[in-house]
Amino acid sequence: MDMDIVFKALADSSRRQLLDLLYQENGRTLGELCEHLDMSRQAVTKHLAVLEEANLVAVVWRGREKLHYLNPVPLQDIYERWIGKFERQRLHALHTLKTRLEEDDES
Amino acid sequence: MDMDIVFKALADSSRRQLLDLLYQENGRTLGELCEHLDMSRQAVTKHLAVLEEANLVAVVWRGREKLHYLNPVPLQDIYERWIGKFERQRLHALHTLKTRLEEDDES
DNA sequence: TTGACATGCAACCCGCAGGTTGCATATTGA
DNA sequence: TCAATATGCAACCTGCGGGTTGCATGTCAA
Repeated sequence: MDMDIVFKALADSSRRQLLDLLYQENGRTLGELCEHLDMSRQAVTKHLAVLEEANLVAVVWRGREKLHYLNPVPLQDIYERWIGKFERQRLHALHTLKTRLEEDDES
Repeated sequence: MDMDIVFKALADSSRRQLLDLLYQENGRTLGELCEHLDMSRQAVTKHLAVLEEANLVAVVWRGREKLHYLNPVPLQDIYERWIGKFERQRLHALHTLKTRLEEDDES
């Protein structure tokens, strides 16, 4: 799985805002999403294309309308394969620190 | 807290590789880190500056050597304030789905 | 003291991301 | 059938990210 496109997709605050909008209300249309961003419709389209590429957003056509749905699975992947690793390291460090302190306490 | 610089810092694969290197062995010097990347020392310096800016890496000088230490706290922040939110949504969706299926099962 | 070593600083180059504008296409509803 | 609506496509502009090179600075060791 290519984490890079997901990280790149998340790097832009407008795209994170789009994900947030879909989090608040899923299945929004392009026009609806545009109302919340201060840029042209085409710019929003490009951002959504990046999110689709990263598999963070899925699209369903209803007539002439394009409905956008949030897919949080890649976020889960990033956590499991990336953030979680460092997190476990941190917890281990905290545990080590705690143990050290207790040892110091005893001496 | 400014999540944006952290996301931006994570968006580059070379920088993620640097974090990985520090994860494997903390407190590495600039020269040591350079040995693992296929680019000039100055390029690595710039990447490390971005990571410092995002507070993902802390630096300690020892004589003429610059030691780099990993700080996973911003990663934890990103998870808690960002990924976790969507994750809870997903779990909730799964739970709803499960309940629906069980209801269908009963009918 | 001096040369080698580790790093910093600054200028520069270039591709591409993020934005725009203009026009085309397809669906809807009166 | 036709005008309004929702979106796509393509060309273009511009700033900046990621890289380079050249030289300066500070520290160590003989």
